[in-house]
Amino acid sequence: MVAITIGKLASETGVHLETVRYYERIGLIPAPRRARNGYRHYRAEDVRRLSFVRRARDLGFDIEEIRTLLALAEPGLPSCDEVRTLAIAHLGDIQSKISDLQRLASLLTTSIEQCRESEALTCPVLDMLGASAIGSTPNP
Amino acid sequence: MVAITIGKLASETGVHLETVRYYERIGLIPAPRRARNGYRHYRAEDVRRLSFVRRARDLGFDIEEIRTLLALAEPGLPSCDEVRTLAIAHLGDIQSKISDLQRLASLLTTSIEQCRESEALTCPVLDMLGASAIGSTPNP
DNA sequence: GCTACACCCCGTAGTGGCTACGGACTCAAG
DNA sequence: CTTGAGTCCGTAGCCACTACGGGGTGTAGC
Repeated sequence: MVAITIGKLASETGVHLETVRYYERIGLIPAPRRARNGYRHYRAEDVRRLSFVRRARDLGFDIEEIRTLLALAEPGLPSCDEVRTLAIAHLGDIQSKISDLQRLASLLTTSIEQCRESEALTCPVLDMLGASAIGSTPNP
Repeated sequence: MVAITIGKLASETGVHLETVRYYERIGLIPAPRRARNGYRHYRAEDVRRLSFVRRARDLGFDIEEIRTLLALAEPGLPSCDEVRTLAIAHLGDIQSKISDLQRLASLLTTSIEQCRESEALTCPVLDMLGASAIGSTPNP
């Protein structure tokens, strides 16, 4: 059985070394065996689990959601429905974030374009933010 | 000159009361005058400034960016170019966030649809996350 | 054996942008 | 005079890390 150290695990999974210890501390990944010198020793299974965590984080799942996913991923569970439900909820979050950001982007785009076109006294971007009066009546 | 208390300011701008005090602490908004009883007293100018901050936060500008925007919004400055530059950079951030999220959404959508279609042994969502082997070799 | 250097150990503190808590006051209405 | 709402302040908590400091360990070259 080949065992690797935390640094190797970190570089293989792309998870920051200190983040690995953090995940262990919060119980997201199990505490591994230790060598005689106290070093953590990980195995292939740990690499797989941490890669799973990392991909889920990349997809924007938060730690608690990942805890649930990991539990549902235990073998022999009829979990697909639950996983699907979680994924759909998460997808909803993502989609509303997307439309929020799209509204922001178009607002900003409009203001920036007005900037290019107009030689007005006030800046259209600041105008959108309601800045026209900022500083006009300084605090006494 | 009409003066309002912090609670009124908070409800008028939609900024949480404790957040107003936080903004004062970090110097994003100026410390207002105090009444004899120690209560903060705000004026129309403060409402405008805080509304500006709030709109900028809603647009996703971070505190340091807002500090810059506020400085650029001081009257009499030839600031439009700088504001535009900042806004364009911020727009770039937003757009890359949008495309990140869109990639995630389509990944998730694909997996979820496979879930609906297939009666496979493994869950497509978990498969995408590489979970097929999770728990298969439990730690000793 | 000695030195240099990378790697690992641990606990703790800092990040951003708030939000909550607790105990003390002030104020207006009934 | 009591009640309830509003305000004061400092501090601690939130999330998901990331960094720091001071030590121990492993390995390679000389």
